[in-house]
Order: sequence, then C-alpha cells, then structure tokens
Amino acid sequence: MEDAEVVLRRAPLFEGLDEESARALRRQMPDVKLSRGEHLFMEGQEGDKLYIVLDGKLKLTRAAADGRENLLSVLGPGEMFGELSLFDPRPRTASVSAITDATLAGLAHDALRAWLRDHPDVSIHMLQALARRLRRANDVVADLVFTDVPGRVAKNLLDLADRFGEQERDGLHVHHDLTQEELAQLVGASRETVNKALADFAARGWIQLSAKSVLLLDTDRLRKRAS
Amino acid sequence: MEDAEVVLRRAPLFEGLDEESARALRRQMPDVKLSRGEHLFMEGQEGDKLYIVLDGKLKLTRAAADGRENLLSVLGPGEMFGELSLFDPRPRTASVSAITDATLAGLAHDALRAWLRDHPDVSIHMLQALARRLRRANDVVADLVFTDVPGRVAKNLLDLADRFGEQERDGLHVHHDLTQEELAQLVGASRETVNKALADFAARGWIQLSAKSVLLLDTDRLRKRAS
DNA sequence: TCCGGAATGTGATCCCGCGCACATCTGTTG
DNA sequence: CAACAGATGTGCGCGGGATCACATTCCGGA
Repeated sequence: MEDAEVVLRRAPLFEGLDEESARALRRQMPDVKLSRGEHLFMEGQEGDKLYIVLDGKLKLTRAAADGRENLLSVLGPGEMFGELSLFDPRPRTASVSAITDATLAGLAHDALRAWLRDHPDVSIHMLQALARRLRRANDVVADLVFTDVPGRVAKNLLDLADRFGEQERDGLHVHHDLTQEELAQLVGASRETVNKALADFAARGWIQLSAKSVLLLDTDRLRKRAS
Repeated sequence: MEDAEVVLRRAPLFEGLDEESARALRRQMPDVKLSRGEHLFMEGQEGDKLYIVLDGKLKLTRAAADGRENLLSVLGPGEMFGELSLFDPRPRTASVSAITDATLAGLAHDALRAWLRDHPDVSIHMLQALARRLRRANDVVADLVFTDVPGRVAKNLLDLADRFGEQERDGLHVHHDLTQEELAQLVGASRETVNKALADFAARGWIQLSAKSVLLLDTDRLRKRAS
C-alpha cells in the first residue's frame, strides 16, 4: 500500500493546502477499514460523512426495485465520495461496498463545514471536482444513448486502464478486480452480452482475459471500436 | 415575463445574499437576448461565462459524431448553466440554444472568481447546486439502464410538469415547448417510439396531446408506469 | 485434497425499439 | 390564401441485446 499521506494529497479536498493545514485536516479524518465484500453504507441511509480512499477499491452501486443493480463507478486510491448528501441534505442515493480489502479516511459533515468556512479556497477545488464528475456523468449518458454494448465495453476497459492500468512488456495490464457481472453492471448491459463482447475482442487479439484483470494488447483498435 | 430581479433570486448564485450584494452582483451581469432557434454557444468553444435564465426556455444538447443529438436538459427561468467550463477549464461539452425567445443574465469567469473570493458562503450554494445536478444525472443513467421507453416518457412528462406545469380546471397543463423530436432526444429514444408511447397514453386517457404542450389527466397512472 | 458454489463461456429464442416508408396535419411565409 | 416545409401519426420488418438454459472452469474453505 502506498503511503496514506501521499495518496491523500491527490484528493481535491487537500489540493493546494500547505503541510501544516493538511496535517490538521488529516487529524480530523480517522481511518476506516473494510474487508472485501463489506458494505460501508447503503442507499437510503442518512449520510453524515465524506470519504477518501487510501487503499483498495470500492464500488458505488444503485439498486432498482426489482433487485437489478447498476454500478455507478469504481473508486480507487485518492478518490473522494459520499459528499453529495453533505451539500444536498438527503439520504444517500447509492450504496458503497469494498471489492477488495480497503482503507478509507472519513470526514464528518460538521468538520467539513467548519473547514470550508475557514479555508474558502478549498471549496473552489471541491467545485472543480464536482464539475469534472458532472461532465463524466453526462458522458456516460451520451454513451448509453449513442453507443452499442461492445463499444461501451471497449470504452470502459480503456477508462479502467487509465485509472488502474500498468504498462508491462507484453501489454497494458488492468487489475480492475471486477467480476464480469460487475463489469456488466458498469457498462449497463447483461452479463452474457458483455462476456460475448470480451470473447470477441480476445479472438481478434485486442485483449487477453484473466481473472479480475485484462491485458490490453491493441488500445488503438479498442479506442476506434469505442467511438 | 416575470420580474427579472425576482427570478434571479431563485438562482443558487443569489441564494442567501442581502439586497445590497444582490444588486452589486446583478450589475455585473448584463442581459443577453436570444430569439427562438438561436444558438448561445456550441460544443467545443471556449467558455468564459455562466448564465442564469431570466425568461424563456433553452435546451442543452450534445451531438454525436454522426449528427444524432441528445438533449441533456431543458432550462427555464431561474436556472443556472455554463458554469462547468469555469470550474473545470475545458471547452464547452454541450451546446445551448433557445427553444423560445429568451432573456439571460451572463456573468464573466473572472467576475465570478472574484465574487466567490469575497463571498465565501456563495460557493456553498454553488456546491449544493452541483450536488443536486449530479444526483439528477445519476438518476438519468439509472433510468436509461432500467426503464423502458414508455416508462422514460412518463417520467419525463412528470418531470417537465414539476417544472413548467400549471394546474387548470381540466388537468395539469405542461407547456414544454418541445417538438416530439426534441422530447425523444430528451428521453433517449427515437421520435417514432416516443410518439407511439404518447399516443398510447392518450388512448388510455392519461394525457391529452396538443402542439408543444400536454395536458396531464391522470398523474397517478403515469407515475406508476414510470417506476 | 476434495467438494460445492460462484464465476465464466456459449448456444437458442424472443421481443423491444430502431429505421424506413408513408400518410396526414400543422403553421409559416411569400 | 396558397403552397410548402416541418411536425405528427402509424404500419412493417429487422436486429441488437435480454433472457433462459446449460456446460465448464475456477476457487475458497472444510
């Protein structure tokens, strides 16, 4: 695991802070540990904390009435989440659970409010973070409307690669830690259809499949298929 | 047209401001007038202004490479838009054009920055506004994944009703000012399929169609169909 | 080390919604 | 007010993708 303090510095909440302030803020954020599969919070609960991922991966999901699930995003080290219920005081609209063992830093609602009051420039960085996420959300909508399932699979693979990929001799290795079921929920399609798209990409030599990870061999072709 | 100053007060940017400050801010926001069909800005342009709608309706659209369009949202009086490129300094990711004659108030990038610096509590309201929009965007994603076209049509009608509907003797009248083509782009479906859904709702007596508006007769049934 | 349940791979079938082709039916403009 | 373009209504066929139904493989725990 990377050094927690280094990871924290990547989060919008800590952007532009001097050493001193960063340490002060960090003291208000106790660590939370989760084991693989464990839930941090569930849709519908009151939300009074914001979190930053220190280590591991989490998933942010929404459930439909009939039990089907939709995976809004995969969260890795340095990423912030859970702040929506703070600014817009309503119950959580998504659940969060760990897809690997994970460590988080949590900041209470009231502490954040006080912090923003005393450090006005921090809210600018928070605005930036929300603006980026809003753009992203609009991209996802556009993809769902315009792009077919294989295209969305390709796009999501490239996106995961950007965030979790490691260049190796034989290709770009992406440890996404997702089952195909989860990948399908992320793409917004059925598990079977996603599996067939992956099998097709593999047959073409664009990727190589293994458990909870993919090796990207031809990102150019994938990129072309995605657009 | 409602009084411009009254409408402005509904925008997040003006929330919680005293008379004095509101007037000062207003002086920095010159009016912009658009005629029906006119474009305010296009996808890909540099964005250096934020706007608040004073009167009329606008649409926020995204285009795919092949020319197909997606309608992200319909903007009415009191609504703010165009702020994303300010916080996340990249070209505009959507185009805006007037669906009726409209009047806007525009605030330049630099003026906003300065304003936020001098009035730190305003950024809290901006954060609230973005948080709400992010939730909304996630709702749209969930609908695209889980709900069929007639369901999405019903949901969008109810949503438009919330924002533009007027209760009358015979029902809830919604002047959305959209063509069925535009409604289809909002729903994320083809014009034909949306038309058939509307015709079906009308045949069941749930709604009554007229040009650029709908009369909702049975919102309960619609709500049930939407979920 | 063996077992059982989950995660994968892959066909067969069905159906929603798109695209195309028209026939109205507006309402806008010369 | 004529005439034309754009908006609306509706049928039909096709195809992408969901759903169902298995076979197979993988993996973690007793």
